[in-house]
Order: sequence, then structure tokens, then C-alpha cells
Amino acid sequence: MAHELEQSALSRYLEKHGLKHTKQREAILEVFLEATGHITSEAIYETVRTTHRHIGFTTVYRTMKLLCEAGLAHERHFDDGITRYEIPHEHHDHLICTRCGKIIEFECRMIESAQDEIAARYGFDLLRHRHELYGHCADCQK
Amino acid sequence: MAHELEQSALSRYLEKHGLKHTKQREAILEVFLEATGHITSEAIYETVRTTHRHIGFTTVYRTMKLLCEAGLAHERHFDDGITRYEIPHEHHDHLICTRCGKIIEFECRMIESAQDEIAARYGFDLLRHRHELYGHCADCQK
DNA sequence: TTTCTATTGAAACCGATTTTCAATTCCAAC
DNA sequence: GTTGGAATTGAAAATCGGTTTCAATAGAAA
Repeated sequence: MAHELEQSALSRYLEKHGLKHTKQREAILEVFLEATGHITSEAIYETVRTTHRHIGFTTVYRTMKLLCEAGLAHERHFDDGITRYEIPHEHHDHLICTRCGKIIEFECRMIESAQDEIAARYGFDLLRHRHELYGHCADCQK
Repeated sequence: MAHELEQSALSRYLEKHGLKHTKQREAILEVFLEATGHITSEAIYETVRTTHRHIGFTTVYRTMKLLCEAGLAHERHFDDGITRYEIPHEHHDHLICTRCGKIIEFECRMIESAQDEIAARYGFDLLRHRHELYGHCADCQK
């Protein structure tokens, strides 16, 4: 079993909350960490099924929610209505190709401070934002 | 009947597409135009019902879709998953209070050009974007 | 006023996700 | 180890905006 660090972080979280360590949770975390990019619940389900044939959709959904609460995954919602999960890392937004589905992360300090300025202008206490750019990637323009 | 300009724009659109002018369509357009801000289908339904008791949800949904096609309404989707409609006007993004639901429009040239620059950097042909700031408005911070 | 087609409204359906609930599994105490 | 009780699981049903279906109705052209 790889990803010892994350697996033990999960164990600590479960123990701390009186929850149980199960094969399913371990397997789903493993699949999620192995995936590159922004994986969907369905993709996790399909992959985990190859090694644990009995796991149900429900358990994948529930476990991904749990991993989010434990800080081991971040949920993302784009315009197709399908929830995707990322491995948490520093703040960023996304550029999404509407043809091939490619997702690129970007970070822009200037936009971030412009957002703070706009929130301040309207007296808002800014909690979060959603910023997505949709278009056609270089490959899909050919 | 108020909003003669929009009503005749609707009539022109219907005629041009071989569609029919109905009381329901007229009434729904009227309610939509009277509303301030970002109205939901449900709110339109509730309001139109006060004068046209027989109208169904389905017709409201269908008619709002039609008004969007005719350029008389614009659809917006925020994080609560409920479609809202605006009267079309120049490009803008939104600041949304997660306590009271207040929606404020903003426009920022600097962010727009930063977006163009980011898209160019990754070779993207930018088609649209989604930019929403979520927080607590001044009133809700008290 | 006939006729043809578009429209309507109720009800069924959609699809991603959540909830329900009985059966199972974990795990701590014996 | 066994036991017992709470947490977990998976299948099926429910959810929730919104859309589709379909028979009945209503525009509007002849």
C-alpha cells in the first residue's frame, strides 16, 4: 500500500471522530491519490471496482465526502454538473476546454487582489470565489 | 399591457420562427420584466399564477427558454443550482451574499484583460467565463 | 368554420447525488 | 477468541431542478 502519509492521516481522522477504518475507505483513498488531475466519482468507482468488485457507488460518494472533510480531497464543480476531486494544494482557478474536457490550473495575484478590492467596495466579507474560463485549447483549435 | 417594446420584440421573434403568440407567453414575459434583479423560474411561476391561475411550471420553464433564445432574457447559474434570469445588458459578473441571497453586479476591466492574457498564455480560445464572489454582505455582517 | 400545427399542463422521466434500511463489519471489552 | 453494539455497507428508493411525453386545447391561415 502506497501513500502511507495520506493513509495515516485518514486513520488519524477516523480515530479522532469515532469512525471506523475499512478496506473500502482505504481503497478509495488509494485510487483517488493515484489519479492525476481532476477525477470524477464515476472514474473513481470504475477504477476501484477493478480491485474491489463489490464496492457500490454510494460508498464512493460517501467516502469522497469524508476525504473532503478530512482535508485529503477538494471538491470542484464545473459547468457540466459533475463533481470532480483534486488533491489539495495552493489556491488556483481553472481553464477548461469545452471540446476535450482538458482542465488547466492557473493562479493570478492581480485577479485575486482585484476581487478583494471589489468585495471591499461593496462592503462584502469575501469567503470564496468561483472563477472558470471556458474555451478551446490549442489542440482542439486545429 | 406595459413593456410594448419587449412584447413586440417577442411577437416578431415568434412570427419569424412560425411560433404562436399566446396569453401565457405574454404574461410570463410581463412578469419577468416587472421583476427586479435575478428572478428564479419558481418566483415567476408564483407571480404569474396570481393573474393566470391555470399556468403550469412546464410552461414557465419552456417560455423562459424561449425568451433566452429570443434575446429577451439571460440565464444565470450560481452555486445553489437554481436557474435565474436577468434582463440582458452589458457584460458583468456577480457578488453573492450566502446569507441573504443578495446579488450585486460588478464589472472589472482589469480582470477581463487578465483573463484574456491567461487564456493566451495557455493557447486557449476563450469563449466565456464564470466569475462569482461569495461572501456576507454589509447588512448580514451585523 | 374548418383544418392544421403549435402549445399547453399533468405526469412521467432524467441524471447526479443522497437517503433509507436491513445486513454486515469493525473493534473494544470481556 | 467471542460477544455486543455502534458504524458501515450496498441496493434500492428518494431527491431535486429541470425536461420530455402525450393527449387535449387553442392559435391562425385558408
